[in-house]
Amino acid sequence: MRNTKEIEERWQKYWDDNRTFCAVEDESKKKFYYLVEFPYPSGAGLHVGHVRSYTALDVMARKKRLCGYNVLFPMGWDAFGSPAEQYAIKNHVHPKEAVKRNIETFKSQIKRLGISFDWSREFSTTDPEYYKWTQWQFLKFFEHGMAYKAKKNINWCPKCKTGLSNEDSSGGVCERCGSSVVQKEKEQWMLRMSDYSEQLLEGLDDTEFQDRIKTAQVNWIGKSVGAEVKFKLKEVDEELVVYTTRADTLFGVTFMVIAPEHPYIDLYSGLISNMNEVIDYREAARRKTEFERTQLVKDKTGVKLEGLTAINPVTNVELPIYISDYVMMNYGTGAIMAVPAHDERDYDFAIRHGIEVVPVIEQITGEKHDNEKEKKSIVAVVYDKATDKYLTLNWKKLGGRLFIGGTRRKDEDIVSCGIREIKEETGYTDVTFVRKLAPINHHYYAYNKNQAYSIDCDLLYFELNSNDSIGVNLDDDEKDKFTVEWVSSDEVLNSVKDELHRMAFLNKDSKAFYSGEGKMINSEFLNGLTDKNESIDKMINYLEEKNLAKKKVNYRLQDWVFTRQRFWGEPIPLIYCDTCGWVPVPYEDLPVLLPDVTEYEPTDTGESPLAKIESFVNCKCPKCGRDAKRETDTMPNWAGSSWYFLRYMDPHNDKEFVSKEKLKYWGRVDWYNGGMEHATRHLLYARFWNQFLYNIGLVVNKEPFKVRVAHGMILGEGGEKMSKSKGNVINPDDMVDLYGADSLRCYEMFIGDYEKEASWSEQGLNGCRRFLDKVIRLGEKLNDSDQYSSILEIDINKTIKKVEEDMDNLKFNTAVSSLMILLNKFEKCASISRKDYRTFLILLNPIAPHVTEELNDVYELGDAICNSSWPEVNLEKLVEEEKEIAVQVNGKVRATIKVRLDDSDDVVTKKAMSADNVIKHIDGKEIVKTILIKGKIVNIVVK
RNA sequence: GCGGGUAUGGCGGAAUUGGCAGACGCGCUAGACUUAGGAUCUAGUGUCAUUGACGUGCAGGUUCAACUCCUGUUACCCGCACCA
Repeated sequence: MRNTKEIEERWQKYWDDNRTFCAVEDESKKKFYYLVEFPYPSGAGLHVGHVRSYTALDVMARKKRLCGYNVLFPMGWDAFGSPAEQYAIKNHVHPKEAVKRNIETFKSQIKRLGISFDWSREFSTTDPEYYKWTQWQFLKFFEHGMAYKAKKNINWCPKCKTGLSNEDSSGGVCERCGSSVVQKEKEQWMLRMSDYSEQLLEGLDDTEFQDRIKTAQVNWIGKSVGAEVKFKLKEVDEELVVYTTRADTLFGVTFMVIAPEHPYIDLYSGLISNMNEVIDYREAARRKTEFERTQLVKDKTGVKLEGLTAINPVTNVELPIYISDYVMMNYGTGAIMAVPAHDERDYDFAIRHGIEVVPVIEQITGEKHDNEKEKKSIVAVVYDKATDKYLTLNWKKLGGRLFIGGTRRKDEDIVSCGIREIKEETGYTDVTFVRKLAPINHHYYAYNKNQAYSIDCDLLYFELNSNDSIGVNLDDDEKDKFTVEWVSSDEVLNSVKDELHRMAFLNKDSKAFYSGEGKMINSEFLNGLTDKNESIDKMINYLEEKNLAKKKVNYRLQDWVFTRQRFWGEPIPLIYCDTCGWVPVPYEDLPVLLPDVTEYEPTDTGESPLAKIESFVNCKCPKCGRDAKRETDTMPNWAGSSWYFLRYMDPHNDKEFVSKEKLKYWGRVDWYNGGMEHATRHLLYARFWNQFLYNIGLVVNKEPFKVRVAHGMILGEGGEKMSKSKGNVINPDDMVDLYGADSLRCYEMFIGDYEKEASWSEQGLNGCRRFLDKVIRLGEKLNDSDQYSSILEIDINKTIKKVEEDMDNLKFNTAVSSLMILLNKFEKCASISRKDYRTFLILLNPIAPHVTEELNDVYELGDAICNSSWPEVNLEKLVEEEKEIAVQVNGKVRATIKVRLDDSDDVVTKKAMSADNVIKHIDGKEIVKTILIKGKIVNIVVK
């Protein structure tokens, strides 16, 4: 027997020499396209996480081939991007050199694992033959009006003088140098991805993505259904249009907020008397870093526009207008109607700026009854700072401990009502009103009065100033029913049981806004409604009739910022001519190549380093022939990866990006695996790109991917993320050297649920090596038979079925486990047949391809496994004649019995009743019933 | 805050979808074979106590039967984050 290394090299060479995994279009065979995200070939080399996902897809691909499919399983490189650029600037080489080296490393590492990629289709996104077509497709976007230029803020590091992606500037700090990131405005090419929002949403129905991935996409697209409502301005004949999903709260609007960038500010600057203040605020907001805008969200700053007032369309009440950076110009209309009683952000802003809070929805509590009497009432909590106690009434058996409560008189003010009730019931006169909580619609039944009530109740909070008291002043018959008691907070929690009163206490420190559903109040024609959607519809219909609103759908999804100010990306194939404007580079002149220079320092202006390379920039206008300049920005990393799956179908085509015939044969990707971190951006970009190509007739499927699954991360031994700084990074090469590629593959499949993260354990890896060693030793006990051993036949058939199902359903861990179980059974036999062994080796082959081919070859069991087929399950051999089932008494297992397949229910019951331990537990008791689930369990219920 | 996920022995993880919880592997214990063992083989291994009881984050519920279904709750992880 050769050693592991020799075995691996031998079979890797065999597969290469025989082009075993090269996919050839073949109409007679059913195709299957497996795709795993191609890596960014970083200098760090392959990670054990790559091994996990590549092996998983390899297992499925190898198995599918054994099942007779024509499998396309390609690999390539996503090699544009800043690490290569940084490296190149530092070492004064062209990034393509660094990329070339890294690819070589990655490729040799992957090849050592024996992954069955079709290397004949390999390419890199940085190959001019590839990015020529990326540029070609960009021009299609441009031609169809899908690309446009717009001013956009970018994350800018003033020290590195470079634009940063959001990932490289997380926390508001430059990933590389640690200085604060600022926003810099820059003209950028944009792709109209938001036009595709609805199509991208609907297209998901035509996919079988994992639910968590679908959900991520749905949330990212962020569809919201609402309405645009017009608010007239008082000072000019103009309207302020806002977007809202809560038209039902329109009666609760107490102010308006517009984004600092809102055009009305400049448009009506003549009317705004505090324009200086407004401009200062706007500038401050602009200077805020991404970090400040997203992290310091609590602080609702803003400035009132003096001299500009809006009118509430349903109440005609005048509303102040503020500017604040909590309203974004790029969503909705850049203006909102603020309803502080029902929105936390509006509430925070209102409190900070002393604006009125008008509740229009009451939370509903208690239990509804028929024939309810309606009342307005209050509950007042009085707190004494001096003693740290709360004022309560102890109603004893009549209602337990409560706070002060009472009915509000007609036209009586809420706070006055509270003060009056406190005085009447407890005698205290010197109290200060502190705050009002969100009102409640409470339902209850008063047994003493035999009456059901629905009360609109305001919850009030007072503080006691002094013990001034006029004494309790009540009728004699009320007087003795309760006693006035001051109690501690703990005592309140212990003894105040009434839902409403308890709520008044528990919520006393929380914000007085309510964003849930409830009963409409203060809203004229909506009053009394309790269904949110009904209220919204009624309001929108009312406004639509008066032409004051229209239904509107909004999406969170934004257009795609398609330019980067970098050297190492696909040049954007456009030329600017003073006469003709933006002119596309003619198709026959593609690709626009990156210049072969090794020096390109970043610019001070935020332009791409390409801007300093004159030979690149200066050119002639393709239209008029005059002097012109090239666009110097390059495409983002996401560009090349947005269509690479199409190129694999026809990677060497120099006439088209992919031919129609190849597209028709390979169709779409049947199974796409990638990280959860790409479940939104990459996956959405690629779907958008493909949908666009479909809409202009260049591809045949609207949705590019059928199934999408995501693997879990591999963590370090301690359960933390692997990282250089923690020093817990495992190099796959070392593991292959120490344990062999098959052991590593087997271990990574066995490590746990494929979709969940898992911690690395070298002992676990060693366990898989032991398993493979046992498989090898099994060869020593072969007999001459070419049939399954009769005592193993059922187990073998069960295992075929199990492994088959598991491999198709990403359950690699249990597939390995069931093979281990079968091996344990083999080991208990004195000898095993050649067929037993060969079947086992084929089942194990997708996971451990080298050693299984070798054993199959050494013992001359048959054709090379890669040229063989998957064993068939003999369904008849799956059914066991005799089975052990459990017998329970009152749900507790007391015995197991052996039952035969043809035993009748009576026979089984009898067997169950006669088991020793069962007799012990049912003896002398009455048998209530017996539950018998065929082939599974018997449960005897006794009393 | 919103969305998604997870919780099972000393550890990684199983459980045919409501039917014997802890498969399989690691680790550990004892023994065998060995000059030797970080090799291999055999036996054992959820917890507690003597027949038995308890046990799937926590508290309830449904059921003959719950890791699995329902209600509530806690902790942790991930994604998005002022989206009106």
